[in-house]
Amino acid sequence: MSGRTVTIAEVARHAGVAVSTVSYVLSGKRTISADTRRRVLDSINALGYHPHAGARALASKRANVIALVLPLRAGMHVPVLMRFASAVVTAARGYDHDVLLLTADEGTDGIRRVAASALVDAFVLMDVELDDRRVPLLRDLAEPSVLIGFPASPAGLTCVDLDFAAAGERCVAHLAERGHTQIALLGAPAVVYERGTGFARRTREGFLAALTVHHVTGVALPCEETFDEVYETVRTLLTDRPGLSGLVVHNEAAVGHVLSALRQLGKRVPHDVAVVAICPDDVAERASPPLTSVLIPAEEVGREAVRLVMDKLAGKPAPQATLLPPHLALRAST
Amino acid sequence: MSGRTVTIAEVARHAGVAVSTVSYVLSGKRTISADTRRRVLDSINALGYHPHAGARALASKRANVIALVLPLRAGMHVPVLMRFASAVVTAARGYDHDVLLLTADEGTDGIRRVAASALVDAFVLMDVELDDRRVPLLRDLAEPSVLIGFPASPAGLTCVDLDFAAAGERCVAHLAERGHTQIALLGAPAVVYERGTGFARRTREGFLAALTVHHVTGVALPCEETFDEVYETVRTLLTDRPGLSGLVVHNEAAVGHVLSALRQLGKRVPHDVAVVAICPDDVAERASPPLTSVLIPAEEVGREAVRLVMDKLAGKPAPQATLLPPHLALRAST
DNA sequence: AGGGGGTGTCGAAGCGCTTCGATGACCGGC
DNA sequence: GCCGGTCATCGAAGCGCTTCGACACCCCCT
Repeated sequence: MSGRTVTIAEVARHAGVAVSTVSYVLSGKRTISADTRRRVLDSINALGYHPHAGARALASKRANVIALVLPLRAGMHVPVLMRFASAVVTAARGYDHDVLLLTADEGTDGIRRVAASALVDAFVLMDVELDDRRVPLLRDLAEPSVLIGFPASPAGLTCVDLDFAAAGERCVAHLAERGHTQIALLGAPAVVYERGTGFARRTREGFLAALTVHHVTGVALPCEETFDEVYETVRTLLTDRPGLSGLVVHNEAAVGHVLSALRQLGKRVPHDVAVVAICPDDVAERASPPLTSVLIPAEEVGREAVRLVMDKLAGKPAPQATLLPPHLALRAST
Repeated sequence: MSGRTVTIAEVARHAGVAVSTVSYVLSGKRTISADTRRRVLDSINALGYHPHAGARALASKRANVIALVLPLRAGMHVPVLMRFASAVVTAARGYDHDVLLLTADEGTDGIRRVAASALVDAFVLMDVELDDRRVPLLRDLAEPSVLIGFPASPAGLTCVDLDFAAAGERCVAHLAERGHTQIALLGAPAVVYERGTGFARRTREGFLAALTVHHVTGVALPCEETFDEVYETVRTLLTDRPGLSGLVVHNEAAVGHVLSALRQLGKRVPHDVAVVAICPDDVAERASPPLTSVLIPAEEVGREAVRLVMDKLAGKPAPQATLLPPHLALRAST
């Protein structure tokens, strides 16, 4: 265990073949007789051989590593990030790749650095802003990349995300079906809209566009994340619009506060006010009552991003936009 | 930009020196005249040279990459994880290292694999359990490692963590100072204690041990994470112990529910019940009222873990245990 | 004038792997 | 029985870097 590192030459000697033969057994790039392959694989197991990643990268010009660039900026919802990251790592392992973690605060330099030093073969970036400084760089980098989220001009890029516009629309449709005619969207904090974060805006647009289609009236408001502010927003909303009976909440951190506020204002869910959330499943399930929700399919998005980046590495063309359809999970709140 | 990769040989030619001279300029392992150094650095900038990571790893037997092994198991403290991860990446960059992300579900195999393939030089593991299967492996791996959290037998390892026992003690002391004589600890879900997760138990032990020291009575209860269960726990607690006026909450996901429950039971914070939380700062600040809390110093722990692992890589001895002292932040809830 | 000890630089030998061209061995067809 | 064609394997040339020993050169001491 943990003795000095075993090299391909030792495997070759042990199996009585040439070094190149071992290499071809491993890569499958040339035909090898069943008998030789067997012997080589046995030797590999017997010696506990693992190819040296650096040597392999040097000779093959492939590091078998992809970079995952995380935002790590306040305001982005953290548990979701974690699930993305986890999904990306798991998916990458399925393609025999590892994941190098970069934080966005190294900015374009970090990306340039790891690309130039051949540390990674490709990039997956999360939480791209509408006007992101890294986008031009990615566009003319030799290494392929996939973005989770959409910048303002996605031409020449590959982007994946939940279809937030459809999610907003889906929530409206659901409330309309249930007979609600006055509804509201409580979204991200104002600062998030100002920053131009795509998903917040797109949900709002989907929500607003759906109102006329489904013949309901409604407003979209930003929503801060402290209880007092949420309470005030909800109270004002209910006072100003006595007929309001449906709420869409697209703010994970505020979901709990919204429910507390309603409880405190004497409104029963779903009897007086129906609530549908756009948030991860566990948050919706843990709420009381459990919330009907459009889940953010973190695992699915991560997996899809890796699939796309691997396609690009293999030289296959990749679509510019991949929007994953929303799924509405019915629970007790509507 | 993004043209073919520049090699050290091109830099050497451009600067009119030998390849080895460029290498020594970069590593500083031999003295180079100020004049030559200047010319070489100029050439490096002019050509935009970045050393090839694989080649460097192959020749120097150092990948300049450390592995970060994240739990990514449901039920864990997710936002804190993210901050750890971020801190580890940032700290590692300060030592000119990058971070490879591994998930715990690859288990010992993943660790063995990246170690044997020389992809990484060292390991930082998070959320180690009391009886962790990876501990024996780490113990006789040639690559150094640092654990965040403590296993049952940390002999021969290097561990860092917040001093949770002291944190529990600190909360009791604070409530005692404020004149409370009957208090309770609401901790992690029961399953976390059963799994033997160290930090949950250590907090409880610190809490219980401090009770007699500070002449207060108290109980420690596990605490689930749905609103209804939290509500029920809090209600029962207040009914059974009418004199109870102080609460310590060591469960990030339940903090919001506890406050909602108190509000609903007509208890004012801090007037009727004082609450102190052990949780990340942002959670405590966002609560309403903002909570007096012992923060979980994710950044500090991450930074310390990297410092220790770098020391070990440099051959310096590292202490077996590093416990970071808790800091209590006073806010409106006590 | 000659020797000794620093400095600063160079050349070459690997590090462990992939890949390309070459080489045998073996087959069937005439 | 010889030829062309597969099939399986080998040997050697790199990939881009670090590191070690060698070697000028200069300066100071005798």
